[in-house]
Amino acid sequence: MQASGTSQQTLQAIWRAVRAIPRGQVSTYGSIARRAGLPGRARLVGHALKVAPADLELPWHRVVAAGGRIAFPSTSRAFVEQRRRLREEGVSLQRGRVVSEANLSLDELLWKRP
DNA sequence: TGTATGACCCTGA
DNA sequence: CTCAGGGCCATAC
Repeated sequence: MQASGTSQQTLQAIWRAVRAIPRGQVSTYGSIARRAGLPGRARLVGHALKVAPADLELPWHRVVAAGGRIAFPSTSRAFVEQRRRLREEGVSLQRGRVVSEANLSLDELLWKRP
């Protein structure tokens, strides 16, 4: 087997960070990237989630874009599904956006721009 | 090998 | 709020 572009190690670091988001809380792509030791690589987080094996059962719905926005088009199935799952965990949303700042995970607040 | 695309982010106008 | 522009870079074609 040949290690393709993104090493499994890198992908796993991202998956680990996503798995660490507590229920009822959300984090952002950028924040996850930093937590995984990959600052500035938010895009890779999106990719890692896309290719994540389903059996990992990652809480992908807890990952939103900057500002609490859901990253999918509001008309997509994924959008609806993510919104449903978040509400089910008690996260309030409005116009595709997580409402309360308090709902952003703690590390997101701590890592706020230096 | 080069170009296009994308589950992103940030700053500035 | 929108838009443009720069950064990031793995994949797909």
